[in-house]
Amino acid sequence: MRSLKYAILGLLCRHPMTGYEIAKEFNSELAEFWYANHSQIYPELKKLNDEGLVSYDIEISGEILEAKRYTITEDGFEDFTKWLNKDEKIQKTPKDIFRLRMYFSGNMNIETRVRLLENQRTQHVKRLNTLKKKNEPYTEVPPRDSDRFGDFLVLQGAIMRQENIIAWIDKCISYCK
Amino acid sequence: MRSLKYAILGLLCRHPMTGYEIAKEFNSELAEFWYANHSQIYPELKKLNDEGLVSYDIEISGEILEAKRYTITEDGFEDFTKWLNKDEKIQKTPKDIFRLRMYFSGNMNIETRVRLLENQRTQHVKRLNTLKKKNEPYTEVPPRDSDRFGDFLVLQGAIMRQENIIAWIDKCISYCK
DNA sequence: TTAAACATGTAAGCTGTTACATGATTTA
DNA sequence: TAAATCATGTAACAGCTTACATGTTTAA
Repeated sequence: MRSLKYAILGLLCRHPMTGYEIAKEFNSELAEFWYANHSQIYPELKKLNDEGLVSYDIEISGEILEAKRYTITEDGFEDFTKWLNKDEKIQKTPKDIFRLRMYFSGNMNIETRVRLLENQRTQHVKRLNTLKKKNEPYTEVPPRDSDRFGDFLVLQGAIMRQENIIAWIDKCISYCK
Repeated sequence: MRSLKYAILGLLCRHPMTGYEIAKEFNSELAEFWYANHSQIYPELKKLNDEGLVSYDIEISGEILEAKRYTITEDGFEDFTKWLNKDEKIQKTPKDIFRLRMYFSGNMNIETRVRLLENQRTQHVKRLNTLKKKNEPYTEVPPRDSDRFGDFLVLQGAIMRQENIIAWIDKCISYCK
């Protein structure tokens, strides 16, 4: 499926970037629905360059330090657009280790169940608060054709998802008590 | 992390099973939060047997056809219980290709966005209906120490999650229009 | 008699994680 | 001057998917 390929091409549509910058983006901004380490990104960029979907210029900071700033090519943009506009089957529900534990909760005593649930709850509330903080700058819906519109949509989705998980945990706690 | 290991051990806590039965379980009942193909399960069972966490008896149906019915050992049960009762960090938010697309929706025209969203919506509603059908037999909360209690908890979670995704899609559609 | 279900395995390839490996530049 | 950040790469391994491979039993 080459999803990483399209994640990178999509970012490069916004503006040229270095591998390092892409990695940063994948581990902060996009992290609520996508991520990748630099060890995956650098080889993928090399591959995309070989395929003619991106090109790069070398930038030098200071005396020696080189950075490759990648730009999406016309071929790359065409490939990306084709992918972006295609209908797709919904993906399998993602694996969830905590739900797996809860599935087996018949093997736990009640106090342990509640302890595990409340531990998860605390962590999820923390994540929700981080997301809400990210949402504060959006005082209104961004223009539909700006990059910020996409950012906004997925941020709303991340907040809703997080609230939903907490609601489920609360329900589980009430069932256990 | 060996999650598959614990998923299998957990199932075997309920009662002895063959690899084939485990695979079936992983692709129907548990599929809302876990899954695995037989090509992963058979090698894992072999490994668990080598580690002494499970054992098996050979069953013969008809004249020739052999099936290995696996049982969890004492060591296996101990290992599983230790894992089950351990607190854990919440996992990274799962990757979501559709959210990735929506993140890049600035590159789509409005009609395409709505088309993709409504396509996803239809599929998610279908999945939700399947889940609701599975939920019909539960006329009341199962006893907290039965296996059905775990089944019930994760099924409620799956339904809530599914409803939440649909709510997010609806929100996106309304923002796009 | 044929299709579906039962039953077990291996191999190739892709995706992703963690660790290894190196070094420059900037900021406190 | 030391720590954080910038910057790029490779290697080993774990996890998962798809395809290959084979054969039996049961139910329509």
